[in-house]
Amino acid sequence: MATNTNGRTPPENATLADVAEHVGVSARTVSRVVNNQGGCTAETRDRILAAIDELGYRPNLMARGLSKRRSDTIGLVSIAMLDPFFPEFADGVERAASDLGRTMFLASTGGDRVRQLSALKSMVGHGVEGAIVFPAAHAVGDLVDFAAKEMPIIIVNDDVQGVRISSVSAEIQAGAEMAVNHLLRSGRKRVAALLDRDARNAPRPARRELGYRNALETKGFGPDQHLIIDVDNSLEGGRVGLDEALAQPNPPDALFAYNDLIAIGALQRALDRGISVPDDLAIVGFDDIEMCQAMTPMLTSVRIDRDQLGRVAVDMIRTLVEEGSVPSRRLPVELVVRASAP
Amino acid sequence: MATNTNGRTPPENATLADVAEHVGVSARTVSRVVNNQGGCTAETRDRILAAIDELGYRPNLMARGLSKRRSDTIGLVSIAMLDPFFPEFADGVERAASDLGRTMFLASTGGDRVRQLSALKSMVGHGVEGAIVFPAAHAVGDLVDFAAKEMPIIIVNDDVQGVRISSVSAEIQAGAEMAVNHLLRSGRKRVAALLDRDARNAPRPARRELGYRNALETKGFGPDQHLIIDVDNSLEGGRVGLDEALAQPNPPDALFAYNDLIAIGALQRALDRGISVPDDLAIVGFDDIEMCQAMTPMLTSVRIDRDQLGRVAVDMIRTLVEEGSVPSRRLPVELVVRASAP
DNA sequence: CTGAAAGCGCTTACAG
DNA sequence: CTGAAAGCGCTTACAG
Repeated sequence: MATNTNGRTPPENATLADVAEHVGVSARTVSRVVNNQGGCTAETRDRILAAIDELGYRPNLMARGLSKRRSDTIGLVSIAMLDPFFPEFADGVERAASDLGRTMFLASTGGDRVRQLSALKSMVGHGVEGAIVFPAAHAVGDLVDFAAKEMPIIIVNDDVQGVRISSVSAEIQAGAEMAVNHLLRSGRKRVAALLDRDARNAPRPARRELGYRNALETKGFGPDQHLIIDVDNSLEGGRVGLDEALAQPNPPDALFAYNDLIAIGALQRALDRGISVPDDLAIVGFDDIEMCQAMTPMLTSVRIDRDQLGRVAVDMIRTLVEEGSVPSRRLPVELVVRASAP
Repeated sequence: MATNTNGRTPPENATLADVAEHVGVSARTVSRVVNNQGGCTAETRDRILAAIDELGYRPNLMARGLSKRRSDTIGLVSIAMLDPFFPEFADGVERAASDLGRTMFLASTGGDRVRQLSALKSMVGHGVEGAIVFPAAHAVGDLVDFAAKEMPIIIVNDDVQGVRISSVSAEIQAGAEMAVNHLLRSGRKRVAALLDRDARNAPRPARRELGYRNALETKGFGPDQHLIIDVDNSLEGGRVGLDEALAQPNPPDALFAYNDLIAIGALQRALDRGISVPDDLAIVGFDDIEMCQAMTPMLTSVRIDRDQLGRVAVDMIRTLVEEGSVPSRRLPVELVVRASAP
């Protein structure tokens, strides 16, 4: 805040030129101290700093961005803010960005290609340094275009193969294997998977499905013993999935869910139906959202460090800007064993 | 995307001047059609549009912002993205903003005054049209300053009294009264409130506390029969609060919680301790997050339409920009009765 | 209906 | 260590 010893309100929107004039130096010099570029007497520097404070000078970031062709901002393009995965990830992005002095743009696409495109265009126009994006279905092509000629892009997702964009993700497949192995080792004989319908429709087999199948095969359960149920990515999807699983001729004694939301829906419906969890049915979720610990029984889940994922994404953007390329990264996951699948 | 009939990649970063030259008109005219300002032959217009497409022209929003002194963006400054209240609100803001052709900046302060200040400064620098902010504790003064001389601000919160900034909020106090009345009407004799410690420390008595006390007084329960327990705003806060409530000489048969997170924590701990909900203890939450419906028993809660709240906030920003002032608004809430407090 | 030109507030070679 | 000046890519009175 501007100190204001004489009671006048400070002039609004002082510019670099105003500061320069007030001190009696050129704008060049003021710009130097504002940007900490050194090369300036300590005394000049102090006088400029004092003037900045007195006039309440605050740089016009649009002007700076226009001349630097970059605005010290980064973009985050999500699919759904309501997905429980999102807030912690976004928080990691925001903090990492803010630590670098970057401000964050946020847009949500609902998985729609048109909205994704307009979000990206806007961000390019605003001179973002780079964008972190959860790709909308069937719209990775647009991302490739943007990444090629407009701005650095990091994809959050590892299901996109054969595409020349770096991505940050977690060891989803390994996590799925851990989960299923854990169920098998604890004596379960028939493990069903409740998978997100949309993710399953992706061009490439989703990682969770691969992990599920691998784990089963390794233990001698052939494809005829795999049971995959496609569900909506929601609590209700989990509920419906549970019903569908139990309607099978040979119903499962364990459930591996696409994420915690689905797992919680399934858990709830199981309890409603008087099924004992974990005695009659073990359940494992994915992500490890906080609500896993609010369930009775508490939900076993594969933990993704979403905060860390967000921070890494920002770091990758920076590397991409500085070096022109950056290797994709996959963070480890961790099986958190709780009462729903001990 | 630029159509590209001849196989050449379109030149990167075409400018208004490039388009103008390509068509053989002045930048002024191109600017007109880009901004739909009319006053231009349909034929000229079509040729310009074609050139824009061909050259892949996309306006430089920093340049536009610099000359208009406004960047067609709006800011959202939250306290915590991890608060379950946030995502749905932010989604409402984002959609409403996007419907108006605005892109959204997002910053999170953790309730810290310094971070709030730097978020606001950055947003001013980027020429946001206005900011929607969840005020950090004891930092409303900064908001008043910014609102007075920097940019339109809407506060999300109605606990800030006597301050010349418009706010958007919900009928919190009425909602609290509804909740407590409901408990009383259903025969409960002793209702405790689990309130957020931080909100209670606010300069003004929090709305939920007022509602709680009013409802009790109205039914003849004097202050000596009020039981308020300060807790952290978290699942764990709810758990600790439940224990503390039951440790009272005269333990409650009903709980009114500050929000669903706290209510869920309390519910969980109650079930853990073998207390029957709702038979021995009824519980009512606040906000009505989706997870209320995943509990067993499902949680009764006071619903705030957070999506709507976000949309209204954006609308208020627009009115504030256009008219110079806007009345504060308070949206209605609704008691959603479920099994935890039938 | 359209153009020439100034201006928005910075940064940045280029000089000195 | 510091300055004069061009340039970033738009918008917008002002003319015609």
